[in-house]
Amino acid sequence: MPTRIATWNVNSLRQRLEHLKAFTDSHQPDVLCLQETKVQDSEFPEDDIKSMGYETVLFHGQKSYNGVAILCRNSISSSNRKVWCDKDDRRHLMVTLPNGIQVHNFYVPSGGPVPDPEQNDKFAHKLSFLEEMIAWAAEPSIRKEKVILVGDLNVAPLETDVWNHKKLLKSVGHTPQESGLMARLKAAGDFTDVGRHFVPPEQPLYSWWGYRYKLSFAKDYGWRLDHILATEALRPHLKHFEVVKDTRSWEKPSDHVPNLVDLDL
DNA sequence: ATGCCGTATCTAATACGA
Repeated sequence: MPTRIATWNVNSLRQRLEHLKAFTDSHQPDVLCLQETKVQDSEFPEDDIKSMGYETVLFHGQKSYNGVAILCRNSISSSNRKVWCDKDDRRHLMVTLPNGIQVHNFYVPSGGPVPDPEQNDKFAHKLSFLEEMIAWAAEPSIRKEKVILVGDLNVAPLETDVWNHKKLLKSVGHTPQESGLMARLKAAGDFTDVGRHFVPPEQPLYSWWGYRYKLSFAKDYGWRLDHILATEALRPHLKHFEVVKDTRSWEKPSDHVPNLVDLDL
């Protein structure tokens, strides 16, 4: 039996419980990493999630913004979290599975509207966050181990990761500066970009369609902001990858859709 | 025209997303 690991920015967990139930029933991930849970830990709907078949439910959230969770079908060996950019803003959580795989769940800052760190503190924060991830990924305890990094990284690095490359080059999430940081992250951890391992870069691949323009999904004006990266030790074990695009057509959807990978371990 | 929405919060107007 392969191990199935999925990631989904749900844009409010409590608003998306029905969708979560439908997705877990249909796709049966063994490990599901969530971002933008937007719920403080004391309000986390732990019983609802356990009734979906998840024995181990870890969460690290706050009121209104950010927040991450990891749902595991079975037991785990350990879990941890790390503070990034000296901010206690609930953007990371990790578990070590009994088979030794580390699963790291990230919600990278979106970066605000203007791609200039001098004018926009949120963009400066995003750049610092990605720099910290690069330094972390280069540590032997990550690079040399069996590590899966997933989450909403808020960068669409390749030309075919956005619906209009030329038009969006100066938009936060697709600037050359951010794409360069993603390339450095990949190199630092010796990571395989799992999405692009299975879907060649010639082919458009998206995981997010904005709410603001009502026809964004109908017209396929998408971005690939959600990612799965796997270290070299796991590369031979990658068996299947999927973007579960149909969740975006459900009633009152998240603006992001799930990505999942199967590993034969 | 991703300027047009969705979610959360001190339930009213604002912050935030990317």
